[in-house]
Amino acid sequence: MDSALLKDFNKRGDRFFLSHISVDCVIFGFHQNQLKVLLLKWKDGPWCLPGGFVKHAESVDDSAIRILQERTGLDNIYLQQFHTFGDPKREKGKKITDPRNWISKRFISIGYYALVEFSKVNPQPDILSNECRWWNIDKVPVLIYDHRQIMDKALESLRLDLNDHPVGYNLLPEKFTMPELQRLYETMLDEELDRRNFQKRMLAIGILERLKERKTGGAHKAPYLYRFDKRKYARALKQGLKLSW
Amino acid sequence: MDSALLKDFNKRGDRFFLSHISVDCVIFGFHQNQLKVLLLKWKDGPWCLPGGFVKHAESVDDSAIRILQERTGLDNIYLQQFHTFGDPKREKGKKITDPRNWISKRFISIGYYALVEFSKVNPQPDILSNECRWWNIDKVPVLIYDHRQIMDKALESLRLDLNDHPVGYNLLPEKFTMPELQRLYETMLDEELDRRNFQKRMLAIGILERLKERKTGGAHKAPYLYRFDKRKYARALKQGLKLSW
DNA sequence: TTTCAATGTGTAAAAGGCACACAATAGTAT
DNA sequence: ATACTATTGTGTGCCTTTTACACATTGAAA
Repeated sequence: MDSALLKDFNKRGDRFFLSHISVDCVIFGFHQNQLKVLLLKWKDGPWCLPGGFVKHAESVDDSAIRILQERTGLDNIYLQQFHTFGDPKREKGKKITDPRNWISKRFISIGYYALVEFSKVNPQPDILSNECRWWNIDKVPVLIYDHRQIMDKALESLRLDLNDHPVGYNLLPEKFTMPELQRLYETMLDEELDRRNFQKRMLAIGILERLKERKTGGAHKAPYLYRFDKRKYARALKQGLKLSW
Repeated sequence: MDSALLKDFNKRGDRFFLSHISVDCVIFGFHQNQLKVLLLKWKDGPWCLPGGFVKHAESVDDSAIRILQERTGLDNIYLQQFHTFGDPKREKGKKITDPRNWISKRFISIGYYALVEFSKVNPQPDILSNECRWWNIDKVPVLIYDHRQIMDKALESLRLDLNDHPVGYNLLPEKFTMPELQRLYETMLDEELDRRNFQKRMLAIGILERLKERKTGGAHKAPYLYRFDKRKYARALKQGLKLSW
């Protein structure tokens, strides 16, 4: 990227974006029985969450949608605002060349988490980064500023949301097996669940449809494939769920 | 208040406060078996939520604490950030004298709700208001901008928080009766509860202490007084509660 | 003193959560 | 081919929690 352009952005970003406000996204995916987050690596070093700023006439929600689109190529994503981080010391270690610059000012960050289907994502670095990739949730590297706390809070919020939202719908491919769904919940909750009780509970919600196909290729008995019944799913969400994990 | 000072504040508030960012507080109280919110009336008209701005070196949480202190006279309040409102059209109808003024710019509002003990509050209007008083939750007047949505969202969040937090502690006086506690929950949940099952459930949590006194003056059988056992309360919170209303 | 309306306490049925057992089966090793 | 192994599919009973409901008690008012 053009260095002069970047300098101008740092100095006069307020021509396009609101001052003091940023948006950070914690993007969750699920692959090979592992919960993942999408991270960026800045050209000069540390890893961080995908983030961005709010355009003058844009809603904050739309900013998050735009940021997500730019990093993953995906539209129509499950997105939840979960917390706003407003500590004046949150950007500890921030490199400031000129305090008058737009980018050098204090930023308050509005946190969103997203649930995406792993295989559909095409990770794209932004102009400040040279790398964008998935990390296992239990092996994330050291993150810049307070991004680690933001991620932890996102995970905590996700766990709470599990009580009212059958979240798997957004993280799994169209067809999936019951053991896969179970691993997902086990990873999100960080807790082992009983196979048989889990199945009963999920089916009792009444939003899963069992297909006649089975998943082949595994070393053992072939499990059935399931998919979410969109209509029943929408109806269930409307009525509100009580799952309480 | 001095009119010149106000004009300066409107124009150059950025000398003290961050641009584009405000904090709004939904302050809940409970009195005479009714859930209440504290509202302000602007000198030129509409009712609104108590709010304010974030000082340059101040955390957003501290801003909320300060605003609360100024309106209620109370320190050490139960306070929860619940959502950030970032629609560019949220301040619909905003009166703008000069678009270059600090106050005329778009504001994103960070919402907090507070639970306070009604009788301890001494409502104080701010410089823009001439009235500050409690309103019944089911009789709030028309509010400015999106403040009605902010209030509704606060109530929704409060209801969700009821699942992990024995919230009555913050809204009731030191000593209270079981029927009072029940009315509080019924109002917050907007749902009737069985008197006997409610009592069993509350006592089962193990954070209430029954006193030997009874509340007199009522027209019928005198109910026992209870109070929260601070130690057990703190311990219970630490371990996490699962109440699921 | 009687009446009324609200409080204090208990009990049984229903539902939901939890622990666990056994049969079926796709691939693997022999 | 055959036996083996790890995993899936399904069911059963116990225990805890939730829910529904009944009856005795009591302070004030009539």
